[in-house]
Amino acid sequence: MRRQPTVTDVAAEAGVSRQTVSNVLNTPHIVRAETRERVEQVIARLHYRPHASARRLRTRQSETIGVRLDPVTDGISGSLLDRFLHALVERAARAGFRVLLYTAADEPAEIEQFARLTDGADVDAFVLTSTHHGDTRIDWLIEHEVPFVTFGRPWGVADMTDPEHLWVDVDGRHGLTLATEHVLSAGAGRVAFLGWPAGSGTGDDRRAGWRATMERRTGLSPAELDALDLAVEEDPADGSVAARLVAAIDPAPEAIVCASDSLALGARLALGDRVPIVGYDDTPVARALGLSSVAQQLDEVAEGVLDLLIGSHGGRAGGAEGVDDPQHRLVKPRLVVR
Amino acid sequence: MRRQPTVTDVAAEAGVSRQTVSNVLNTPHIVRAETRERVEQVIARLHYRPHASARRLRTRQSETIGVRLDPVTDGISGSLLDRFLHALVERAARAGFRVLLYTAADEPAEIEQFARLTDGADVDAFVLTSTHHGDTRIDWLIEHEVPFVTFGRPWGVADMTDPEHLWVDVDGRHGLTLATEHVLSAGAGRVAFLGWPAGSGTGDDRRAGWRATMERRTGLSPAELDALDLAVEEDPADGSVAARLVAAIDPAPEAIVCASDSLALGARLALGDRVPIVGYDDTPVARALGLSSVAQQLDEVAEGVLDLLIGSHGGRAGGAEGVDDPQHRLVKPRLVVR
DNA sequence: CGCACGGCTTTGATCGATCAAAAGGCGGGA
DNA sequence: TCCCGCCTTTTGATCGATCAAAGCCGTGCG
Repeated sequence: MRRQPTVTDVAAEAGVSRQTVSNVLNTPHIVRAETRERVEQVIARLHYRPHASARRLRTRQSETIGVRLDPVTDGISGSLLDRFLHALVERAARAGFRVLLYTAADEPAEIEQFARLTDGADVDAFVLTSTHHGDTRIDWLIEHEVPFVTFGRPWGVADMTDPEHLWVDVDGRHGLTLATEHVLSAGAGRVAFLGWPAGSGTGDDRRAGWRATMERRTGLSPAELDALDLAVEEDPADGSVAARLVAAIDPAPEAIVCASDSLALGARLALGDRVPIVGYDDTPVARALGLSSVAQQLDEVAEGVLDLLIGSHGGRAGGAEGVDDPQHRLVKPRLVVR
Repeated sequence: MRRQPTVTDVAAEAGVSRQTVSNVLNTPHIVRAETRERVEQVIARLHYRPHASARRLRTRQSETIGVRLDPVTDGISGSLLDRFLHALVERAARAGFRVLLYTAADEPAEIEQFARLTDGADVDAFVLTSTHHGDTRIDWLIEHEVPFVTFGRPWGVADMTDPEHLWVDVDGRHGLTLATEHVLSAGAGRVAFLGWPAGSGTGDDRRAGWRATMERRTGLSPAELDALDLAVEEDPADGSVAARLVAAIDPAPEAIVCASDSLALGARLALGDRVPIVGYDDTPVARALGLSSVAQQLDEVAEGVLDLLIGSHGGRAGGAEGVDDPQHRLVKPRLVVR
């Protein structure tokens, strides 16, 4: 493996100084056009590429984003993070950023990772994927002034609009509105909801989408809606049990919308295709079973995450123009009909 | 954010030189015990952590492994890579290695990434996950002396034992032997195989496991085995079609073993639980449907990959002792019975 | 008594880039 | 003519660590 050329080699070859080569790469506008072209040609000819570690040592920036890879969940939505990651890596690369993975068993361990990765200048920002109420990781990051963006809203009241906490999320409420509207338009009058127990921000948000749509479109009473609203744990087996309960309701609901594809799978296995079922997440399973499902637009989420991160951190742009709230993004999902 | 302490700070505080601090971290055995302890205490007290970029600049090693994140496949096995990645990141962390992701649309683009990542000393080894016959990436890596390990055997004849090409793979043949033995012991006499068209190394390997077991245990004629051997594309819909063909065979097979969970899912949807079906990969779908499936031991694969990589690259250990073939590892999968 | 040796520690240079500040060249105004 | 200021380029120092080689000190041996 031959020695890589350095700025000094390029400078000598082009008859300029090291700094000029550096300027051509980093601040081309201050270099005279003629000089710049000459240097660029030499760079191309020698296949020069700056040594990332040397640059990082000097600039104290790594242009690398840390993402935690969760232990694989047993749920069928396991590949969601995978899809998000892919989109993120791709977009990050376009902006000149790299993505570094890490794992951690629990929050203290993850905070230890934050410390390790930032001290060593391995990473200069983090993307957190599963946030929850009273997340200590967020406090640590804010306190240590480490840039970060979360995929997922903080569900605490005050946190939601905290300008120090940048977040991107998918509008689950809108997703269930779409799902519910869809089955209603297809002729269903009584649509049941299969979701998780109250208390999770995400679950409640999705439930609210179904409920508001039903109120608006059908005028069913609160008591009637309560009867159509089932809450079980995130598991296909529980979904099956709940689906059989739904089918036993009199008069029987004509469709079921679910908070996840796991639940939809359970419902589908219990009821077959007698009742239209809509899932959430558009996982490969939904695709394989031919179930309609609400698809999160992970590309857009990844784009939003990077906008916020680079805006806040690189000081460039400061978030896209024309956006009301430059610290937060709510992405609208779409319904995949099958 | 307060300035991080450096070796110089630690050295001054402990009353030793920079180099001694460095030695305590990198070659502790050459430092006198008393001195070492004193330095270690100062390190702990100041929360000193070496600056990774500075070290990399000097040592020309990044202790970082590059892994390509594939565009998400529509198959249900999508989360396989995810699981492997998780295991890899975890094991790598234990050995002091980081995992950096990248994407690439095609082989030339990936080779371009190799060049970029190695020139900048971002990465000093790669793990390739989907290799194929005549893979140009491998040639490039060997030619440029960049360490790498593939998850997946090279199926070319000469390549397989090439000492420059380190690989780890799962013994698919053994996996199908287990699956076939299992249904045979459970009483089935005629077991059909649902696999992919001949020509893919992986697919043929799995088929061979089924066929050899059937020959040994049932003594069916080659022609009879041919009749039980179906090849279709990797898609649940195709699996369903094939499963119906299987059911129409006279006399009807009493069980089906598949080359993937996708095919098993298709078979299950077509046939219900009348016929025992065994899948491959132990994906969440198999779990949700209650299908038995062959589970690749991704932890062991990740461990093998790191052994080979660190052995070859760091010069430490050079592969575990007592292993016949220090350049290659074949991991035995296990059957998850449901 | 002197010197070689081994164990441990220190010194000075270096990795490849960027920062901060100085220097050179040129045109315009006093 | 001289000086100022602007535009462009160069110079020297620096980021934080490790490498290579030298230095120190007590032992052992001729």
